[in-house]
Amino acid sequence: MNSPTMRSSTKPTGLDCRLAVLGSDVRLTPHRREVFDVLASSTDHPTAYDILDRVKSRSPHISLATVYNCLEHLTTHGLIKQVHLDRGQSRYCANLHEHIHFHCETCGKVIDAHPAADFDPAKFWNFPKGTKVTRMEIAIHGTCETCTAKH
Amino acid sequence: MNSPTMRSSTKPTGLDCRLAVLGSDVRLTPHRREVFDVLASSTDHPTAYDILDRVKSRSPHISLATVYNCLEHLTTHGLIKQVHLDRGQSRYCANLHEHIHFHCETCGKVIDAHPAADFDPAKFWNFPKGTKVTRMEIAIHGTCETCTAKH
DNA sequence: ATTAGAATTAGAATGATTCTAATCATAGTG
DNA sequence: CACTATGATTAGAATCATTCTAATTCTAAT
Repeated sequence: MNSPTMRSSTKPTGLDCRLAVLGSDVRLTPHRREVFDVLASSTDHPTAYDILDRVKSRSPHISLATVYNCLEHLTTHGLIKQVHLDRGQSRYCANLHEHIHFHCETCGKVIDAHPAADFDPAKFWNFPKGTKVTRMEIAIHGTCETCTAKH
Repeated sequence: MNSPTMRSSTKPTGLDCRLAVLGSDVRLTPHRREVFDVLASSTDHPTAYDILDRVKSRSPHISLATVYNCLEHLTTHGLIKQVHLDRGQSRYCANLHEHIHFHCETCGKVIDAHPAADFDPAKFWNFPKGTKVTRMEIAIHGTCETCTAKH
């Protein structure tokens, strides 16, 4: 679990709690924190609607627009990752380690898979000299071990 | 270029031209063939709208719905591939070789990259025993060599 | 010729996401 | 402590790609 550490340089009075992550400075309002907390305690890659449902148990008045705003904010500041599977609804995850997603086409579940230590994309796909890689999005589709076992 | 070979077992009278691809039997109507031809002669991963524009020069009355139908048909029969980049519009390509996509975030271009001969996904991401992989969708985002050179 | 089964069509419907405009809250300033 | 600028939040409208619907047309096999 990636729990960014609390910053003390700016006094955190009222809503102005901040997290220092990857060098950037993120202002965490109560809603943003709730959205982040929901995600940090989820391993199922929820959609914006899923997150809305879960956050509602603490903040019944939160709106879908706010959830989208929070997710956008958290994503652009590197606190969470947006996950895409084909053209389905965006999903989100708080696992910031380099990883890919396995999608079971039978039960629909999405699980993280972490690369071997020596994994280097440029080594396996010959990009022209000078190509700069900033981001990889890798989705593997198939049947998970549980569904395979069920035959 | 992958040009599936014409089949002669069923006499191809009128519209009933067929292509034998990967063991399945695909009926190619004129629209389907035009969509396929447009795609086979494109290397820029056009969207459904791009394809509509290009096919219109030959069939001015073709509709977007038909383009979508044709693309769907060709995709499910394995003649073309649907490409997803984040949640953007679906793109299509006729390159059936195992490959991934590089997306330049500066100029927007999408290029194919082919894996090294010894590439094996299961080797780099530790999936649980029994996991079956049927499909991989890999997108690498960054800056292409042209845009990098332009500084 | 007739018929059954597809293909094609225009336009409506859907569904995820983004935008808009208004309201509210906070932090910093005098 | 008021005041103000900035940003957060909201409901609902708008957008956009895609899918669906229902009607029409085409084709291939009787």
